[in-house]
Parts: sequence; structure tokens; C-alpha cells
Amino acid sequence: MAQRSGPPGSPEAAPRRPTIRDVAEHAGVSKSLVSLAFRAPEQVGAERRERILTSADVRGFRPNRVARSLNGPGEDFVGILVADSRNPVFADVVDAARAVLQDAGRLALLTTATTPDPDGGAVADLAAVEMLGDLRPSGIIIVGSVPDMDVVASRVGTARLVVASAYPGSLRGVATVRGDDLEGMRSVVEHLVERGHRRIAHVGGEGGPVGAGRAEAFVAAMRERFLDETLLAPSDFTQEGGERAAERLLSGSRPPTAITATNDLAAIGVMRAVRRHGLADRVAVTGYDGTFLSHLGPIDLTSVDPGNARIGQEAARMLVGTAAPGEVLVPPTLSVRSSSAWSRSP
Amino acid sequence: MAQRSGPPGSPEAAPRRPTIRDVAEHAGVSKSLVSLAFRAPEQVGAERRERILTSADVRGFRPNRVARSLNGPGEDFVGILVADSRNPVFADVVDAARAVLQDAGRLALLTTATTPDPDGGAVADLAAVEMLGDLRPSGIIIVGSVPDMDVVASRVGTARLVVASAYPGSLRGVATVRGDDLEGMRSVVEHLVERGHRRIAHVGGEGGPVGAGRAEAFVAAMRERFLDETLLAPSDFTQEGGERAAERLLSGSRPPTAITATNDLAAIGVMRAVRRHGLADRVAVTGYDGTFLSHLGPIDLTSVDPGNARIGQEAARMLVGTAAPGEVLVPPTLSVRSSSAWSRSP
DNA sequence: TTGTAAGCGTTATCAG
DNA sequence: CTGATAACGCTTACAA
Repeated sequence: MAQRSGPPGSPEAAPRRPTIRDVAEHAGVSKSLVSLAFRAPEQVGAERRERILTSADVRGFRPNRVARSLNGPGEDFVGILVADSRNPVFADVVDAARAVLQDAGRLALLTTATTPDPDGGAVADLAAVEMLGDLRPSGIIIVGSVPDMDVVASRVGTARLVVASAYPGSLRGVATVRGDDLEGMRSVVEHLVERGHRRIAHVGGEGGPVGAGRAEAFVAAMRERFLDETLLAPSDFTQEGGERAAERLLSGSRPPTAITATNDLAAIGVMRAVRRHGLADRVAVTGYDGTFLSHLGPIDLTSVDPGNARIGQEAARMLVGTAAPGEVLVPPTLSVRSSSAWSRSP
Repeated sequence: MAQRSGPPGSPEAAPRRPTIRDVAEHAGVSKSLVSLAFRAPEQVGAERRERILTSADVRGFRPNRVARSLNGPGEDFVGILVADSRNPVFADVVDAARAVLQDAGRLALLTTATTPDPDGGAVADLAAVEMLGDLRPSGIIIVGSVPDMDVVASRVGTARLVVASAYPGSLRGVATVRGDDLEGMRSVVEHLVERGHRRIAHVGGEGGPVGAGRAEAFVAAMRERFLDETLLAPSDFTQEGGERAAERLLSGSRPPTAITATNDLAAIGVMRAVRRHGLADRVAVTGYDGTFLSHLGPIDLTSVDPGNARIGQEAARMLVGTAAPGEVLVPPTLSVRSSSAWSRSP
């Protein structure tokens, strides 16, 4: 039964929420006994317990979790801080982490670590982080690249910290679980080389540490094969960014025969540009992240799955004690689809 | 500077977080003065203020927001409870709401109201809701259809409540802002009729109150035009659901010439089925929600934009006092794209 | 088994 | 302007 404060316009009869004291008084016992009746019912005599519990029920009492956490370590819970609530990659990581936490009987509180910027960006939401930290979680998982990660980390109180799907940045000695982007880029390049490609470009590098890291990984993977690694077109993670970058590549004097994108969304932008240039079956395109976008409707995009679920699981395991905290690289897997599955005619 | 508890393996030297008392002692003043120095620095003598603030800085003190909220109404903040963190519609609503709150100088805490079910669904996460409620927010915005909305509402304490992008369900007298789905369906049907369609089907109706509401709206809109409103194929909001439902419709004896879907994702599934049947330019498809999916890459889907940003703004305005709380229907707009823009040859 | 009293970290009140 | 003192709602020794 929802007992809102009545229809708008009713007098401000703020009905104070019942406290443990109200219940104690009504049931004719002490506060402590009420407290006990909720935390360890079996330690309270049947008759009084009954009286307390029904009395609490009648008055709509429920222990205040905040007041509880102010004392000892309260309820044992884990805070999950997500960098970007629109990113489907993080959603996969988070869901996997929650499943592990749930199995371990630990509850999770999921909040955003950033707030949208007036000019389209995102800035760390310190107030939110501090609130979560002050709730005394036993652990915190930061999912994704949060701006000013070190400042955020300094606000989470005494919680154990694990960073998932992001570089720890200037943080030192913090447990981290992320995809092995170098290995992922290697598998992409290898796949493309097998299909006869040599002039391979990369679209990305901007938008944060992960973008930069993937661009570096691309360069490294190309060098390992003695291929020209200089075909880089800067782009963020958006469709528009990918499209613009690809446009530049394809308008050049010697366009590439394959384009690797920094993520799936940018890759879809790349596909648009490729199609517009009438090169749909002549320029291979690959994405990254293995999100649902890679096989959405008519899209059929080769993509690297960084093992998002695995990343979330490992991060959570470090917090529940099933895994040792440390720096873990999760091996990626390549899903080849029609955007790059054909072999280039020589 | 992040001061984690050292490398894993170090002795459990739990460094208690400094409290207001530590600072007071160190600065040689009373707790109250330290408190005041943080809340209203101008009311404290310059010299002492300086001493207090630096002393706090040195010891890494920061007022505990939870302890603060335990007392009076603490910081004035608004909690945002999102039903489904994967739904891009909600992301748009939330961002718009946050912008309004930020302009009003009120901070927002965004958390999930559900937790993933073992079998793919989502259940209300009461623990999370209770924690948020016990933080004493001045207002709560519930975005999207949360299971057991009335139970959730009963847990948010004394906060003013606004429901956005969802039906209030069994909640009575609760402020609600949502899209006008009847009007939206009308505009879809009108558009299709103008293009020469008569046999129009609907894919949807499942997955929650919104799906059911849209199916009803479809039926009503068809009746208003004296068209056969019985072409309903049950589907949830997923691509697979939409595809299966469309498959059934197209395999029937008299397939429709146009299919309206309950959302964009299901519409994309419908498009797949349509294409597979070789009917790409003979069966029109429309979506709903105006998400980025409707114009992603090769997809070019006619879709109803429910005015998500507007919904978020209105909801927030009701909480900051710029708008009167009540039941608001935001007018939708139809974005016609190539999936239905052509006219049917008679 | 039950009650008393002392915290937890902060703010509010009310004297100086 | 400053500083005791009493809340806030609950937990937790420690007694009874």
C-alpha cells in the first residue's frame, strides 16, 4: 500500500516515519529488543517477537538502512559505479558482476559515476560517489573509464576497489580486470591478413584511454606483421565520428582495403561511408566490443568480443573473495561476420 | 592522491577515516565550529577558518554525507530510479531530467530500481530502493516501468514522487509524465493510411504495461478509422520477439501490408522477417521510441518520438517546483523514414 | 532473554 | 562569533 502524502494540495501533514522507538513503545519493550527482533528473530522470545513484529508491521516500520550503516559495517554490500549508462558494454559487465554478487548473497547498489556535461561530455559526479562511499560498502567496482579516476577512488572510503573495463590510469596497485586489447587487435589484423588485406586502417584513438589504447594496440599488431601502421583516422566512439573518419580515409589517394574501428558504433559509421562510396564489398570493416549492435538487423559486423561477461564476473569475484585481486587481462574472441568474411581478390 | 590500503597482502591496518572530532581536536576548536566552517565558512573568523580548513585538508577530512542526512533534511538531492539500464529511451529521459536538476542547483543520484532475474527478467531491487529512500531525498523520479511499482513507492520514504515514461499502475494520485501513446499510434496509422495501407498489423503487447498500452492504442486508432484492428501478433520489446511475431504474420494466408511495432528494437526484428520474405519494398514497417537505433547505419526506420527529453524535463520540473505535479501527457512526433515513406501501389 | 547506556558522525539549538 | 548539549535512528557491549 502506497501512502503518499495525499493528493496535491492537501495540508503539509508530513507523517514522520516510524522509528524503532515508536515500535518499542507500542510493543512495550526496549529499542534494543526491537533491533534484535529484526536482526536475529530467533534470539527473542516467541511472544514478544510476535508482538514486536506485528506492531512494526502495523505502523509500517522498517529499519533505516542508512542509520544502520552509520554504525558498524552495516549491511555487507558492493557499490557499482558505472562510467556511462548508455554503453551496452558496461551493461554486460555489470549484469555479470551482479549475478556473481547475488550468488554470494551480497547485495549491490548500482549508480552512475558521471553526470552529463552541458557540452555533451561527462564529468565525474563526486557528490554521487561520495554518497555511495559514505554508505560504507565493503567493495566498489568501477566499470568503465571515469574521468579523474584517482579523485573518485579517493572518495570511496575504505571500500576495496576493483576497476573493470578500463585502465586504472594514474591509480597504482589497484585491482583491474579488462579485455586484452592487444590480443584483440592482433586477432583482427590476422583475420584481415588471411583474407588478403595489406592496407589496413584504424578508425579511433579518441574519446578516452580505451580508444587510445586500442589505437596503440592496432599499431603494435600491424608492426608485428611488418605492415604499414600509419593509416590512422582519429575518431571517438560515435557513429558520426566513425563515418567522418572513414570518409577521410576513403577520399584519400590510396584508400585502405580494410578498416578496423575502435568500437561497434564507430564501425557502423564506417560502414555507412563505405557504402556511400560504393565499396560495400571491396572494403572490409571490423568493430570492437561484440555488442548487440554488431548483429542488429541488416548489420552483420565482424567484432571482437572482449569477454565482457567474464570481466564482470572476475571483478565481482575479487570482491567476494573467490578470486585474488590483481591485474587480470581477459582473452578476447573474434566473431567473424559478413562485413569482413569474404576474401579479397588479388 | 589515492590512499588505498596498500598493496594486496599488507597487514590489515584499517586507517579509520578522520571525523569532525579529529579535525576539531587538531585545530583546537569544537566540533560545531568545524561543522560550521564547512557549511557556512563566512560565519567563522578568518583565522580559525583557515586553521580548520587546512587541518581538515591535511588529514583528508570530508563531512560524511550519510551522517549528515541522518539529521535534518541534509543535502537537497533527487533520486532517480531507472527501471532498465539498457533502455536508451530511459537514458534520454534521465539525461534531460538531470540537466534540469543541475540548472536548479540540485544534485541527483541515479540508481537502478531492478536487478536482473536468473531467468532473464528483472525484479524490483527493494534493498537498493530502500537505501536510496533512507538517504532522505527530497524527491524521487522513477523512470520506466518498475515491477511492483506500488511496493517500490512505499519504500521511498517521505520523498515526493514522480513517475516518468511509465503508467503509475496501481499507484493513485501520483504525478506522472509519459508520452501520449494513443496520439502516437494515431499518427502512425494515419501516416500508413495516407500511403495507401489498409491491412495494418501490430507487433507487441507483451513485456509490460507500456507494451500493453501501445497495443490498446493501436486497436483504438484502427477503430477510429474503421479498419480491421485484429491483426495483432504478440511480442515483447526484443529483436527476436519482433522477428518471430512478424514471421507469423507474414506466413499467414493474408499478410498485412504494413506492420507497426511496439518499439524500435522489435521493429528491426520485423524488418528482418520482412526482408527474408522478399517483401522489403512491399510491407511498410514502423517503430516506436525514436531511439538512435531507428537511424543507425543502414537502418532507416519510421518511428514515433514520444518526446523523451521533454518527459524528463517535465518530471524534473515538478520536483524543483517549476511545474505543478500532476498527470502530463507529452505529445509525440512522427519521424517518417524510408521503411514506410513510399506509397503503396493500388 | 531483556534492558541500559554508550556510541556512530553530523547538525541544530541555545546559551555565552 | 563560539562552544556545550541534545538530537537523528540504529547497533552493540555490558549488565540484570
